[in-house]
Amino acid sequence: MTSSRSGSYERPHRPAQPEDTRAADRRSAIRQAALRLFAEQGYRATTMTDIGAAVGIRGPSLYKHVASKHELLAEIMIGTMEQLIADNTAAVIGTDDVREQLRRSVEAHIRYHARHRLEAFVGNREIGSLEQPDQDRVLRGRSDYERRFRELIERGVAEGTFHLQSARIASYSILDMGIGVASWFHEGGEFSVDQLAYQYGDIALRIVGVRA
Amino acid sequence: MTSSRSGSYERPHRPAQPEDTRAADRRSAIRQAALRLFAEQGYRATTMTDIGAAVGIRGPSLYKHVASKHELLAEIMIGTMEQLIADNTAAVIGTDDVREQLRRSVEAHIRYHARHRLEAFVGNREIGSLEQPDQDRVLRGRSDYERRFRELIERGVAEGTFHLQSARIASYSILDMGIGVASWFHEGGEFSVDQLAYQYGDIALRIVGVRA
DNA sequence: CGAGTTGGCTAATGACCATTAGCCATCACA
DNA sequence: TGTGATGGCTAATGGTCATTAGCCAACTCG
Repeated sequence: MTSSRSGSYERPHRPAQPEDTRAADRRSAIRQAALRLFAEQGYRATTMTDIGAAVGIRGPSLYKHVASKHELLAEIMIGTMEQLIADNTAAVIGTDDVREQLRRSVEAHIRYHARHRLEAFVGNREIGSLEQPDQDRVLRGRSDYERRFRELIERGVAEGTFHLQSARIASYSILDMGIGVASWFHEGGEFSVDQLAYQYGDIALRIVGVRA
Repeated sequence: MTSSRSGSYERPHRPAQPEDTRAADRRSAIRQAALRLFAEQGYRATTMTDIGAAVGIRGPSLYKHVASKHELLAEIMIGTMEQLIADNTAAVIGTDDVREQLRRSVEAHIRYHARHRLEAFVGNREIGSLEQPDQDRVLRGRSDYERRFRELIERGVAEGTFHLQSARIASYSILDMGIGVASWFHEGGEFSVDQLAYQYGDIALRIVGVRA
C-alpha cells in the first residue's frame, strides 16, 4: 500500500536505555550465542549466519559488534584459561595444609567445569582452531595450570602427606576428570555443583593416597 | 623430447604384488593418513586434497578407493567404539573377583587410549561431526561401555569390596582419566604403555576405596 | 529540526571444498 | 597382442562461507 520502498525488516532500534548498556547487551548476547553454537556444532561448523540468527540479525550485521568470528573464539578460550588460573590462585590462599590446598584446588576446578561447562568444553575441543599467537598463549596457560597441581602434589609427597607413584600422572588424572565433567554435567541432574565438587575433592585425595 | 603428450604425473602403477594386497595397502594408507589429519586438524578442517597429498595422489583420486570423506570418519569412530567394547569383554573373563575385573578393565581402557591415541582422540572430539545413524550408533556404544564400568563398581559396593559415594561419578572419573591419556600420551615419554596401565589401575582401585 | 552516528540490511567478493565427469596410461590376462 | 579393469589425472559442478561495500532508517544530540 503506502510506499514501503525496499527492505522490509522490522524495528532496528529501541530507545529507553542508557546508550552503552544496549550496545554492551547485544555484544554479550552475541558472545553467548556464539558460545552455545560453538559448543553444539563446533567452531568451524558454526557460521556467522547461525550466530546472527540466534540473536535475531543477519550474519554481516555482526560485524558492527565484533571484529571477526575468530575474535569470538579467542575471547572464550583466553577468558576460560585465565579464569581457571585466577580461581586456582584464590583457592589456595588462606591455608598452608597441602591436603586442604588440594581439596580446594580440585573443588574450584570442578566447579568451573560444571558451572561454565560450555566455555570449558569449547576451551578444550577448539584449541586447534585457534590461530597464533592465541593458541600458544592458551597452551602456556594450560601448562602453567597443570604445573600448579603437579607441584602441589609433589610438595605433599615430599612432606610425607601424599603417597603415590607419579605426581604427573596424578595431576593429569585429576585434571582430566574435571575436563570430563564439562562433557556430561547438566544442571538439574543427579548432583548439584556443590555435591559434585565435594565428591571430586574426595576422589582427588584418594588418588594422592590420603586416607579418609 | 619424445612425445610426453599431456599430463606429466609419475608412475601410476607398480606390478609385483598380489592384486588385492596393493589395493588394500593403499586403502589402508589412506585411512591412516585421514586418521592423522583428522587428529591434527579436525575433521572439518581436513580436505580431501590434504588426505590425497599425504598418500601422494590428488583429492579426487581418493574416490577410487573410498566412498566419501564421511565414510573415513565413520570407520574410525565405529571401529574405535567396537574395539573398546571388545577389549573390555576380553578383559573381564577369567576371574570373578571384582577388584581384578576392575583392574583389568581399567588397564584395557588405558592401553587402548595410549596405543591408539589418535583413534581415541578423534573418536572423542568428532562425535558431533558424525551424521546419523552413525552418531546414534556410536553414542549407544559409549553408553553401553560406561554402563559396564558403573555396574561393575555397583557390584563391588554391594559386595562390600568397594566403598564410595556414587558409582556413576566413579565410573565417569575413571573413564575420563583414560580419555585424557589420549590427549597427552606419546611413545618414548616418561612412561611405557604398561607402566601407565598399571598406575591407572592403582588409581582406579583407590578411587573405589580399595586399600593397597 | 537537522546532521552525524549507529546498527540494521542486501548484494558482492573471493575463497575454498566435496564430489562428479570424463579422459587416459598401465596392467593383467586371454 | 589386444581388451577390459584399475587407478591415476584435470576440469567442472554446485555449494558454502567469512568478510566487505554500500545503502538506509531511526535515533541522538546540538
